[in-house]
Amino acid sequence: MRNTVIFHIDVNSAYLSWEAVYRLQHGDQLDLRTVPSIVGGNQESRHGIVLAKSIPTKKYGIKTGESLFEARLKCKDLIIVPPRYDLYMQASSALHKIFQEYTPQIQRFSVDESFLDFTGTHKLYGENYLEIANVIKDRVKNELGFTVNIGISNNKLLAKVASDFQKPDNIHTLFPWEIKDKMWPLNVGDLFMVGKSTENKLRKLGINTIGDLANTDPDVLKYHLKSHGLLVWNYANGKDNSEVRKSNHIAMKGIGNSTTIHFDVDERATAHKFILSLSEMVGMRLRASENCCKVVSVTIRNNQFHNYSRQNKLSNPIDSTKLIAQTACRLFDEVWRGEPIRKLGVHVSELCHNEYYQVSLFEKDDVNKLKLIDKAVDSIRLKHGSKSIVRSVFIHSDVRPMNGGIGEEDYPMMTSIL
DNA sequence: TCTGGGGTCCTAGGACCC
DNA sequence: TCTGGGGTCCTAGGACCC
Repeated sequence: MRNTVIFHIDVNSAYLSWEAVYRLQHGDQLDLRTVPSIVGGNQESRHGIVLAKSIPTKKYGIKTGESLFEARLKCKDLIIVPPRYDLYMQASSALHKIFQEYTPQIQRFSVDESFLDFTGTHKLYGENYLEIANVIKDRVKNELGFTVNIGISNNKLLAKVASDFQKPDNIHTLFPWEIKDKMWPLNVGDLFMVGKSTENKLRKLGINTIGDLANTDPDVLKYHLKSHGLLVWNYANGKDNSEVRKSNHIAMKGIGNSTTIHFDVDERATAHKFILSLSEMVGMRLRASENCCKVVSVTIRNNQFHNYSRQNKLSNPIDSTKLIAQTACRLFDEVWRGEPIRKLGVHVSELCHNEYYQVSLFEKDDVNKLKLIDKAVDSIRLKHGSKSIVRSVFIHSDVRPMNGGIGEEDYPMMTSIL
């Protein structure tokens, strides 16, 4: 039997730490990590939420994702700094480079979290995994200036739970024989995949700790929570057999782009412009992944914060920006209830490799011509930036020609590294 | 100007077919 | 003349993660 060993490595307060390190390196005296501080979005453009927080911020009850308005009420001396996504990409890449020196089996779970599989490396490193973890942790701290937590176990779930134990700059193990002491006393909401809704349901059943969950009859959980009940029951018992998958082997399931608009849109024509600008990025990423899509969907958030959507399966897979935008606009017209719009999104799914692309004889547009145009535009934008070539409809418009994501400027796309 | 953006997976209901 | 019912596909919405 294989002796599986998994590390889960998590950057402590990632965005905030990276911001703090950058500022220290550029002459700032204050280390943001030592004071109540957060990375926060832009309130003027209605992106004002907490993206990351320092550890001293926690005792004020400020939570990631809440509005800056609320965060300020909780702590009046709070330091708020804007995000710098290009910096975070660089930090993430530098971290990944260090990991690669220790094992090729790495799954980048997000910009600041990775699973490392050390199974079968005992001939290289011996069995002393704590020592390897210490070397990695200290190298990151000394060479890159920020700290990580490392969780060690023999599956991904337990490693991930372990890395969430006391922070920062710590290594924890959570092997099966430690579950009862280290994991079962925790609140059930601390378990991976137990969010707010699941936690509420579990508490109504009298399940308050992970241990309570582990010792509940799985049939009861299945009755109340369907398949998700069995999933979290397995997790509570430390059971997980998912593999560390090298990320570039994971097939992308869908590509989406959405944006909260800095004003409420109440005209169809304006909405269509935003949908086109969102489709530009979706189309470009779809083509870059060498895929076509079979499903296009549009999502609307109105000014009452109600979300609704409409999707369509297409008879022919597409990858052209124009066709994606056309479809999305048609769906928008079918579903929009006429109220002021806060946010719009375009999403494509059911991807298939574009070599299987079949041109319908009945399509109105000359698909091959569209393909050539998209290809030319993509290569110009790749070379000279996203603003180098712009659809004329945007010229005398306050709608940006490419919209959504983090693309305030020409930042690399978040997901392109994953 | 209180409430972002990128994903994955699951479920329920209706249409449709045999 | 009370009444089928399994299977698949499509769509809308929600829960969860970072």
